[in-house]
Amino acid sequence: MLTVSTSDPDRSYHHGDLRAALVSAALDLLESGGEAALSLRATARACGVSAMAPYRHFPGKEDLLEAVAARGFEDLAADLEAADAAATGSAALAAQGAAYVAFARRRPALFRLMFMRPCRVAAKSRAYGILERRAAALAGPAMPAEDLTLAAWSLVHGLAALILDGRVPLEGAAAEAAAHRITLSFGRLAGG
Amino acid sequence: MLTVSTSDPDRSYHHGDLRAALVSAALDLLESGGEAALSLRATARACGVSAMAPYRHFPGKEDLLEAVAARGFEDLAADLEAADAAATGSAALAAQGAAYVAFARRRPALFRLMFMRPCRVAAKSRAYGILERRAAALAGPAMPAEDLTLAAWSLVHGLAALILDGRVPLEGAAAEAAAHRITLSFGRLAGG
DNA sequence: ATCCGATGTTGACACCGTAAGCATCCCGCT
DNA sequence: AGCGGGATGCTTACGGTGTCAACATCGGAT
Repeated sequence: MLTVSTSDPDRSYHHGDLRAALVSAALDLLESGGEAALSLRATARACGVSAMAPYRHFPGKEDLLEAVAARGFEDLAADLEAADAAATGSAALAAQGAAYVAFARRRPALFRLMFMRPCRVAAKSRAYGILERRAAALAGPAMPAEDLTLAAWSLVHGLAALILDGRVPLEGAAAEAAAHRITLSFGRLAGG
Repeated sequence: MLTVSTSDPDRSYHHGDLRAALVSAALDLLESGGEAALSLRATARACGVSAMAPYRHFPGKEDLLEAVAARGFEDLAADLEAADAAATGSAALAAQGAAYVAFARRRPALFRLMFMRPCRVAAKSRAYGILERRAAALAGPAMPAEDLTLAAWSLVHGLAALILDGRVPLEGAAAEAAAHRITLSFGRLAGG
């Protein structure tokens, strides 16, 4: 029987599922206090364990961050899937673009953690597949499918990054609206 | 007479132009050892001054980084200007796109410092103006000039960011080539 | 010649990531 | 049932970092 299922898990020596707890706590710290607030020690503190405990579950800080980013990719993929399912054709691409930007704006620190950091493996995320499928479906004579996918992703990713960095004077709903408009135009132009 | 112009500036108590020296040293550290190597203390060390000396010229670390980023923006603007001048029409836009990606690939840590960090002022850089002028000149009926500018910037910026993060399987010259191809297609589609 | 502001120094503090070694607990074996 | 070992967590320690406070030194204006 695992310690986690006893009456008072906090009392027990073993945590039960520290690994998952660490990821959640790190995510909370990140989203509440920004990247600066996300320290390994603070994460351990939030879980009520010692500073060294996380090392039993992650080789180092970077690996914990990667786990947090992985969760972020799942959430992003879910958002994109929902947006894509609500429309068809170029409208679906536009919906994905708006959802992408909305995600970045809603969870800026997480978005930064996910993308703005050297990543060791070039693993294509599920989110990529969703966008790829839609973009490839739109491919026309103007642009080969592969380029179209890359261009569409670059477009929404760049837009999200620029908005997030405040390099573009788009606030609030105007950001998502611009993302929708531009992605839609692009889809029509490149696809048909 | 400034200390810097004496025969042996290193000997003098005052540095001469510590501010500029700090920015240069920080840039060197950044480009040689990545963001992790760029510490305020290491920068001071590289200039042969104490750890606290930089505080006479910058309120804090963040402000030094901003000065480094500002220099990066100047270099980027120069690259874009040169690329733009070497062609006309959509070819010039494509050249800018390739130059943008090439800059990011040639100086990844600097590019990251410039863009992948919350910036306090939404000041439009000179680089933005260069791209804006070219994009606006291409504007046609398919897309208003403002959207076209934003889309073009987003496209190249997103492409650069994705390539830099290894999220796209483009290595070496293929990266610049893809940037050129995609930007060119986009310019033709959206402009004319 | 003198004084003062600009510049640089030393020392200290809290925090961080992480390496080594020890303590405790749970599970499977006999 | 008892026990031994592996998984998990703890304590201590070290070097590094950003930054505050107080002090030292220089060079130009008076």
